[in-house]
Amino acid sequence: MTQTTPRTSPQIAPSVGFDRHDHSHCIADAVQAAEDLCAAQKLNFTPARRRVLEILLERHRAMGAYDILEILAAEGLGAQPPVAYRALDFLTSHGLAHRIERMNAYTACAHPGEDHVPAFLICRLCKAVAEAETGLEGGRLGDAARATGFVIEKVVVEAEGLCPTCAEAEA
Amino acid sequence: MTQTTPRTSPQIAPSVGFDRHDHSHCIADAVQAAEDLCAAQKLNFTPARRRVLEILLERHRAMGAYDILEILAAEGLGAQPPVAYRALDFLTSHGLAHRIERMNAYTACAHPGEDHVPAFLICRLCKAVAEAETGLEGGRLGDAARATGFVIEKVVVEAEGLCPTCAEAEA
DNA sequence: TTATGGGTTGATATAGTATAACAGTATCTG
DNA sequence: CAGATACTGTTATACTATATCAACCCATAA
Repeated sequence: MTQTTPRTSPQIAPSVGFDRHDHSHCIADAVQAAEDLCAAQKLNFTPARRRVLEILLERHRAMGAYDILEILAAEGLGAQPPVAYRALDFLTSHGLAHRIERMNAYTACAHPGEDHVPAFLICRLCKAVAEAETGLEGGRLGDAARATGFVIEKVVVEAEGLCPTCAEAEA
Repeated sequence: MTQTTPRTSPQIAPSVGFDRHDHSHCIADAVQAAEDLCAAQKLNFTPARRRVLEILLERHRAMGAYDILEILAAEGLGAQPPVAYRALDFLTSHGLAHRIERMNAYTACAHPGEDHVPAFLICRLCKAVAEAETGLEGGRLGDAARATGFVIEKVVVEAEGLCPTCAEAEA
């Protein structure tokens, strides 16, 4: 069985930030930043981990673990699910990538090393994803938690809607 | 094969609101509210849909689709995944239940018919879930979206942490 | 040097979550 | 009655994720 199913993208997603920019060296920058971060924290930035981060940066969109795995397999870096999941676990647990819960997908972090509360804007048509900031949800969520005695450790914020391009096309 | 796997709950989850209350008639109230809402909108509140809502209300916790299915099957209401997923689709799309993305789980809505932006407080130990309010994320997320031209249609907010009970036990 | 241990990788198997597709049934309505 | 619509029953399959165990690498200490 040759697996020809189209696993992703009804339409092709544009860039993550909804803006065009010179993408060529922002990959290199991000990889360098990851490298520095790993060196500083004595983390093992192995080829598989590095390559997965590169893939996320290159595609610059949210990708499923199996999309990534397909690429890794084509490059001879491993063909079994754990290969992808292990690398993604590493990247997400060290703040180099994020998991988008709504999509079961992963994306490179736009602000590695900054210890932030990311919020994602997800286009329901083209699946493009932008990473924004929420400022720690200090507001009503924090109040609600405090009122009940709940201790917040991590917050996920994901908004679904239409990116500028698709919103225009829709109109 | 008799399927004895324990699919859920390392520990048993207490109530959703992290507070004790007379739960006996809040189920009846909620079902009645759902009934009214469906009548008003000419929706078909079928036995399966009603029963799934009741199950969510009775257990008063986030449940996986297969947990629900197990109960439906035991009651002779259907044993195939679509049975549960169809009912859950109906309930979630009409605001009677919510999906908790982080957990691949579902929970009855605490404020049906109010068109709100729910925020969930999820205990990572006992898996209890409380539904709070965010007030539409008017803040930084809205700003970010407006700045980029993104049109928000739906927002998911999920916080993971420790509920009062588990936080205390932890200390 | 060898032993030990921690962390990583390779590989197989399986678990858990969700949907496609199609046939059947009920109900409404023209 | 015919046709449309919506729901249910059922089979099959797709997609997402993890458990497990063996092998390997390499740093460090006996």
